[in-house]
Parts: sequence; C-alpha cells; structure tokens
Amino acid sequence: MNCFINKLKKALLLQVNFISSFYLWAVATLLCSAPMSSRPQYKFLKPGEASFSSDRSDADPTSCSSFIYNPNNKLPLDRQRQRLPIYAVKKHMLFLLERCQTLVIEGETGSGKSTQIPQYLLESGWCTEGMVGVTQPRRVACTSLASRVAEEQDCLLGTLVGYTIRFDDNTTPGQTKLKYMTEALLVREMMGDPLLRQYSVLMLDEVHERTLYTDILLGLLKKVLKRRKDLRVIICSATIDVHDMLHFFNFNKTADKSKDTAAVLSVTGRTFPVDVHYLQEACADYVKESARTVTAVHKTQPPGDVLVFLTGVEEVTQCVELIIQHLNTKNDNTGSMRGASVLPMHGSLSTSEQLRVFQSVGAGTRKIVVATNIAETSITIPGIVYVVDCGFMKLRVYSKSSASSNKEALTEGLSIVTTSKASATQRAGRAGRTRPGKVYRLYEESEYAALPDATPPEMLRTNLSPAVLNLLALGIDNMLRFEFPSPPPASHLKAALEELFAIGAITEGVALTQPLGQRMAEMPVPPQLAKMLLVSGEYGCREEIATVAAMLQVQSVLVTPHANAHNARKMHAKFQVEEGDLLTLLNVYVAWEREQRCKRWCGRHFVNHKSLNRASEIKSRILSLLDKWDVTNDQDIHQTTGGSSISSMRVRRCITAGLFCNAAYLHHSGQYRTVRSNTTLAIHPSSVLYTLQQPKWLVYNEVLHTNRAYMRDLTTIEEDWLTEIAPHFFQRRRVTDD
DNA sequence: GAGCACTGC
Repeated sequence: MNCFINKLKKALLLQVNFISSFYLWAVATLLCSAPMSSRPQYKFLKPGEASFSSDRSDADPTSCSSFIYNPNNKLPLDRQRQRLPIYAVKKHMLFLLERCQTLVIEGETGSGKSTQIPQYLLESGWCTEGMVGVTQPRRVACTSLASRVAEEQDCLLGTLVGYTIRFDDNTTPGQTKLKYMTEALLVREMMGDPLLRQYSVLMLDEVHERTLYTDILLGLLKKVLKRRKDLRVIICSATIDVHDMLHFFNFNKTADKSKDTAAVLSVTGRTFPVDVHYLQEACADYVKESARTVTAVHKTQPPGDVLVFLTGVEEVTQCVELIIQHLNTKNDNTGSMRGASVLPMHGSLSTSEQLRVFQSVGAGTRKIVVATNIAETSITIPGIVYVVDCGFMKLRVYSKSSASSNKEALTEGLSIVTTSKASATQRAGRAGRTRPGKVYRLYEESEYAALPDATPPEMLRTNLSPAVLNLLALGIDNMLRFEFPSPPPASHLKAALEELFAIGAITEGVALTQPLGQRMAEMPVPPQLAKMLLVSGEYGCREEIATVAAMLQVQSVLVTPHANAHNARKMHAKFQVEEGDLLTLLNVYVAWEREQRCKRWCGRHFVNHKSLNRASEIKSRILSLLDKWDVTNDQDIHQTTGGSSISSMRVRRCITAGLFCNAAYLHHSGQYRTVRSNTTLAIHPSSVLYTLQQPKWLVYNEVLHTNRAYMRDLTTIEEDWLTEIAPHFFQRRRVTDD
C-alpha cells in the first residue's frame, strides 16, 4: 500500500484504497494463468506489382452458417430432408447418443445438422421427458432455423417448434419440444434452473466461434453433466477444435475406450470446390491491392459476384472509391457502371443501405460487395463466386495499457491482426456456396502457413466482470475450480473481481452481495450500469438513469453521414450539454419522445430511429425489473428538488455511483489521468466535451484504443462526489513526494 | 486533438 502511494506524483489526488481488495488479489493470483494468445505479425515485402500464383484446388471451405443453400428446394420436404448429408449418419448418431453423454459433431455447411438433428431426436423419443434446446450465437439464426424446422414439421411456429431470444419468446410451455435460443439466454435460464431440468438434450451449435457465452456454457454444461447422467449434450463445431472438445467432455480418464463418455461424429458438408490463389510477392497496401484484384477479376473472369473482405469502415469506403476509379467510367450515385455495381457493406450502414447487397443488380451486371467481417459469419450474400481476402481483421483485445502509466491497467480496444487459418477458410467458403468459386488471398502462400489455426476465444480477449458476475449468480463461487475450456489469464480475473468488489457486487470473500450483487447479475446491462440503475431511486432519477443505460446499450444513435457531416453536427449540437455525453443522450431520447417518436424528426436531426426504438425496448425491460425490486424514487428527494440544474446534478451523482472506478482528472500537464491507475487518457473526438470547456473531473463509460487511448461516453462530475459516494474506494490524501 | 470488426442479455 505504501509503495503504491509513493508512486503517485504531486498535488492533491484521490487515491484508490486497495486494502479491502487485497484478499481478492490474493485469491486471484492463485488462479493458474493461461498462456497469452500470441499476436502474429504480418510483414509486408517491398512494394511492387504482384501477380498471383497458378490455380490450386486445395481449398477446404468449411463454414458453419445458419443460412443453408438448398439445392433441392423444388422437392417435397421429406425428400429434401433425406438428401441432406446428415441423413446418412442418422442411425449412427442416435446410437452414439444412447451410449455417450456428449456427442461432438464435426459438420460442414449444408450438412443439415442444425435443422435435422433436433428433428431426429424428436422422432426417436428424446422429447417425451423433456425438451431439446438448441443454442445459436446470433438471434437471426434462432428465428430462421426455427421457422424452417416448423415448416418441415408442418406445425405453427411457436407450438411444437419455437424459439426464444431477448424480447421475443415464441414458445408454448408444455407444448414446445424443439426450442432454438441464443446462448446468452440459456445462461440466463440457468439462473432459475441450474440443472436445466426441462431439457433432455442440449445442442450447442457453432461452437467453433467460441463466443464468451459459448465458453461459459461449455464450462457450465460440464458441471451439469456430472450431476445429471440422463442429460445429453451435442456439440457442433468445425473441424479445428473437435479434439479439444472431445477431450474436454470425456470423463473417462482410463485407457479403456469403452468407458468414454464422449464421442465424435463427422458429417461432410455440401459446398463446391474453391480455387485458392496467393500473391507471389506480398503487397504494400492491401486496400489498393484489393481494388486492383477486383478490377482484374471483373475484366478477365466469367460472370459471378465478388466479395471483398477488409477490416474497417474507412478501408471499405476507400476501396469502393478506388474500384469505381479503376473501372474508369462515369458512375451515378448508385455506384453502377459498365457492367458492375460496387456496394459497401458494414455494420454502421443503415438497414436500407445494407439491404442493397441482397438485391439483384440485374442480368449482365456484376455485383461487387466490399465488406468488413460482417460478411464472414453474420450475413450471407447469395451468388458470390469470387472472394478477395486481405488477410486481416479487426479484433477486440483486452490487455495491459501501453499508455504511459506507472501502474498496470487493463483496457479493451480493437487491433488489426492477421486472420487465422479457420477464418481464411471461412472467407474462402463464401465463394463456394452455389457453384465452384475462386478466392484471391492478398498474401503469399508461406504466410498462410504461418497463420494461427484459430482466432483466440473471446474469453481471453475481453473484460471479464460481466462473465464473472454471471458465474457467481449461477453458484460458481470458486473460479479456481471452474473448468473454463480456455482458462483466462489470472490478471483478467483479478481485474474483474476488483471491479465487482468496488461497485459492491461481491464481498471480500468473493460471494455475491444480497440483494445488490444478485440483482446486478440479473440486469441485462454491464455491472457498472446495473449498479447505477439499482441505486437510481436513492438519487431520485430512476427514469433518467434507465434512459441513459438503455441508450448506452444501442450503437450509433447520432449518425454523421460522410456526405452531410456539417449539417449533422449542426443538428446534433441542439442536444449537446456541457455535462457530457450521457446527458446529451438523455436529451436526445427525451426530445424523441416529445416529438411522438417521429421517424421524420429523426431523419431531420440525424438520429437513428431504429436505435431509439431498440433503446425504448431495453428501457421498458429495465424499468420492469426495477419495479419488481421496488426501486422507486425517494420521495424526499423528489419533493425538495425541481430545477433542471438540480435534476442534472442528481443524474450525474447517480452516474458517478456506477462509474466511479472510471474517474479521471485534468492533470496540470493538460492531459487527463485516471484516478485508479494514473493512466493518461484523452477525450475522444466524438465526445461533446471534445469541443466544449474541459472539466476538471469526469467519469467515462469505456476506453477505446486506437492510436491513443480515448475515453468515451463522458460525464462531468465534482471531485467531492467521489469521496462522498465511494468512500471505500477513494481516500483523500496529500501526496508530497516528487 | 480522430474516426468501432461483430455478437448478446
């Protein structure tokens, strides 16, 4: 502790009191540390005109998407089902499931596993005692798979076959036997039913994606399997990690194979061969090289649409412009020209702009889609024959801040890294869905061999406090003994435990506090925001905080179109207040409601209508939870205040109660430093405080690492509030050294 | 003094 204090420099500072969290630290350091994922470096060779090597046909377009190309869609449904590759192994699968608790199915796109396996289980009596639950990482997959299966079973969706995603439960209790759901939702269900008694079989689909919730579920199900010998678990994954999964779930530690509790079954897919082309010499600029390659494909290759993978919005925009230049003809605003239509595709586009890539561009015209990673798993564009893969992607990383600080701080950020072999294969597979295709990889063949096999699981790359809170609520109070499929580094767990302790979610003994911690776990928002919501009654600003929390859950409420940035900024200025971004967001929401949620008003003010509607849904869900727990505005506060400035202060004090760990002050050097670790951080240019007067003290909602470490979603606060609201965390001291 | 890939409760 003394040593820690000595490290701080000059002036009057607030300091973190780590005395109470020392125990947590001791617990956390006991946890075994996992090897950090190595981040491969991609080296560019000298610039120059590069050419592609000759055709090769060794592509293995393994991909597992919920959108399945169906070459038999003119046949009757039962004939279609029998033609799927999975049908050939149906009996073997059912036999293995009788014998083993866990079945790992290695299956490729178009094998029919996601739709057929649940029906085989239904038909062979696995649903008499309980349901078959199928998890998916994404919501659209749940809804589309459920409707397909309902159609094949000739039943109304929501009866025998149903789905459950957030805000949308389309099942009938007692009647629904096949239930598709998101992974996160099954984790929620386990809070009420830890042994999942209503399920006889659980099937986890797309496990190779290794989302945070996939890993949580894998660990939890392993525990449940030990307690419930009647339960069966089916793991569907791509080739890459089948043996890891088998090893993870096989409880047989003897050499006697007949005692194995897990088995593997392989199913071939139904995709077309994809020719792989590599550069013979590395390129200096993959954006320019992509545009050059697309142009060459358009001029020399037979008809067929093109999909380009780049890493970010800016690259996509630049590449679209370059391609249009290269194709060198007048283009109208639609991007159409001489037999080609060039379209961008990324998450920040509006729905209507995104829909354009699915629309037909007409016979004789080649569609060229330039996309981010959104096209790798989340969406499938039909008709793609050529893929151009730059070999890079943006990936969330969670690591020690490289910014100048005298104490380690873990922060989240995005980095551009090379893709993995699995990811390169997935991208290539996008070219072979309807007929044989070609992929152009903008790197050398030797570079491919150097790629990591798979992208590291999200569990190793993210802030763990939400996950740890979830596990605690599920009764996993000993992280030491929890079997993570990929154990996260001890430092990440330590940081999560410290944060949860600071906001009062857990005790020094790492137990969930009652009722605060328990309720925070049930809140569908990150722990710090949950804290803010649960104490909002005490500050008399329940409605306002519910709005702020909901607005922080949706992306891009304020839109700034490239072409109309000036006007957008002018309109956005109407909502801006010097108290910061969270109160600005509150203003936007209030204004939207005042205008009767008018869509045209949104357009005029460059506000995303879809996002606001979603925020409204989340807000209602939050408010109903607060009602359930009797979190209501304190009457005394309500009566004695009324003015808007006082109201703003109440809201900001309540925000401080949730985000006090993220406090920063304006150092005399003119830079902001965090109170917790004295890390230098800058105000992000998207913040309203970027142009307004810089406050002495503020709290931020998140840190974004790009070239520098930026704080986003800011709120101005008073220094005194910190010691007042979180006395356990802050101590006022005068530090005189240095 | 710039610029966030994608999910999910």
